[in-house]
Amino acid sequence: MRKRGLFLFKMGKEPPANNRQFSTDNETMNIIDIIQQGVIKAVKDLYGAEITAEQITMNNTRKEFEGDYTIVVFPFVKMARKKPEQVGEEMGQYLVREIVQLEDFNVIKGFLNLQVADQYWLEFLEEIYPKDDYGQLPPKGQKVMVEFSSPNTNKPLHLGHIRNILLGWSSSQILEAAGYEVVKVQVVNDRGIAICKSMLAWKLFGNGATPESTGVKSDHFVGDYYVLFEQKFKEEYKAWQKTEEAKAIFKEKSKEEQSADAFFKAFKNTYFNEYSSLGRQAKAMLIKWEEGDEETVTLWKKMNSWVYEGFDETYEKMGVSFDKLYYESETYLLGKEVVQKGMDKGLFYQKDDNSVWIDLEDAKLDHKLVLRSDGTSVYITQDIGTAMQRYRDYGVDKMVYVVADEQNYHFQVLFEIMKRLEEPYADGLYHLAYGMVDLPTGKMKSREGTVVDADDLIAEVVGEARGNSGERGTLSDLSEEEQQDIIWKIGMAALKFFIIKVFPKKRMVFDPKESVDMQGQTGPYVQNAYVRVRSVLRKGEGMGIDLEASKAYTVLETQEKDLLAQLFQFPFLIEEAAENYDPSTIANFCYTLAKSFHKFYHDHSILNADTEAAKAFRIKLSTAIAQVLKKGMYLLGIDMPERM
RNA sequence: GGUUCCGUAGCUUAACUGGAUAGAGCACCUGACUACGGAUCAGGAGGUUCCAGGUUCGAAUCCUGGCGGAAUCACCA
Repeated sequence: MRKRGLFLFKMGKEPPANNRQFSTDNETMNIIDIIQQGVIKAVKDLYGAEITAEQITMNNTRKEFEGDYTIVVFPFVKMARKKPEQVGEEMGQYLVREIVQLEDFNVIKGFLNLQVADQYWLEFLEEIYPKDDYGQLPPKGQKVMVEFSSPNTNKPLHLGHIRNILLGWSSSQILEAAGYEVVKVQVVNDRGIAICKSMLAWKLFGNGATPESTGVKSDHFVGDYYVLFEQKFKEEYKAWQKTEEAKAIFKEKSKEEQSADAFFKAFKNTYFNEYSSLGRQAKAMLIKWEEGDEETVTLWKKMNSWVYEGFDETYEKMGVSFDKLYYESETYLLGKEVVQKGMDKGLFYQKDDNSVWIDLEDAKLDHKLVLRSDGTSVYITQDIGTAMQRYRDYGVDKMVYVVADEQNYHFQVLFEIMKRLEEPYADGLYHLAYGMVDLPTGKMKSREGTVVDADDLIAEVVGEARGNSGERGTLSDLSEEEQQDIIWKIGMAALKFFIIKVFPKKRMVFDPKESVDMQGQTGPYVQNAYVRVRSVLRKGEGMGIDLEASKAYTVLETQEKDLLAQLFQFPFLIEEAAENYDPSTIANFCYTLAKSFHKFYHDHSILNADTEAAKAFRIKLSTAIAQVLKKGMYLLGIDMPERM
């Protein structure tokens, strides 16, 4: 974070000839650094105190005041032993005298508002407007792995997965823009009792049906059998409750005053494991699978391949992809060798029944089992093994796990163990936890049929976009195919933006009605700003405007300055979003920029500006805005249409 | 009960990490192009930032204690 020195102090009153006061290489001398360095020097020269950049509070000046950047002077009043207003006045004079890029200042209470010279902004625009990759940061030479989606293969993707996928994807994009090399992976939970339920139900009740024969999307097809299993199991359980055996058990095991309903609700798992015919069969299937029984494995492969086919389709619709898939069926035995390593180091200890544990009490994390008494690994052991496997595969510096916040404890434990094992990437582990998605009607529950299916939701928003577009009729001269493409982009923008704009950690309420909104703080609103620019530029091309004329434009409108200051912020925001793993920052930035542009567009004419210079300048400004909007939305996984 | 996260307008949310009069969108009311695209713009109304203390020039933000919600504390994954 420390900045190099070398900032431009005034030699004479005129700026240096051919002044390139900043460049885009690593040694960028940006206005924020310049001012900060200036403040440090001012405090030293004026008050003889040494301060660091961290002690300076510098904000964008609020709209209601004159200026671009504001220094809060309160921290310096003690050093100066003067009144805040006086300190502000002195520092303002000093800074404007010493820094060529500042042209004026004012002081209000303890706030020093600095005005950056228009010349600086004009040069900044000259620099960025031809570059369509503005915002891309130089390579950091570090590799980061992002794990997201991680579905089970017994049912289709739902709204919860959508939030996960969007967060994972946009974080990946942002990390890449921040200069990391990114590896996108998902863990596929393709084994276990759940998938056996689907398999069993298909075997018992499927009569050889296939997705092809029924025309059902293949992951939904498999999911339907999972639901069917639960249904049949429920029926079986209900019938059993009337048997003598059940009555005897109720008599023997129920607590005083406990109703039969309450008892049997609590007894469900035991029933599944010990009494149920379906339960027994499902468990037998799991054991057969683990033994590698050919028939079972073949069926497993077939059903999984159906699910993958369906997932791929959904992923493609969402515009996401992965570099590598880790299958749980291949990793669930991993991690056992680690246990030996941990025992040797004295990290793990063994109980009399042969189970292996780690004591994390000094990290307030209690004791944790890492190996069952039968010697098999548990969830956390797999994750330890998988992390090591990934390091062997890619040699990454950081790993990000995009997983719902219900697993916070799990990852705390995992990371603590990795640290104690002294894995080289242990400090680069991060759990990107996000809150569950609720519906206005309450929590989503698959068993109660209140989940929002991913494919249904996508179809709904795109349908909404289609209706909207039809009413406007702005696309009627395009081919059917082009129209569909644009409508798709609009619908997906609405959905994606609606979810990403919310801070990840916050539990969110998802109102399907609001998610299809296309007005106000939405994806389509941002797209519209972009489309407006494109439309203006198309029109402008035929007008023979000489872009060189912008050199004669020397006095900026307030709104123009404000827009440039926002563009200036973009790379810093990317860095910040990458550091915090927070894509919502970028979404809010895009919205604010689009809003400012809409207002500018409304208040000032671009192609009919008073002078040729203004026209040229505003075309360049608009071009730069469009590029940043496009790049910003690209980081969120949102495509921009050229028209809408 | 322990730990972690969250609490801001009726609803969905922001606030540059402690700064100025807490900023938007939706919904509600009113207005704006014979002009570069009205998926836009402007105005109105809507707030004890869950409560109480504390820290200081200054608190939605930090600390303490409550209240409310969520998650987790399995030889499940």
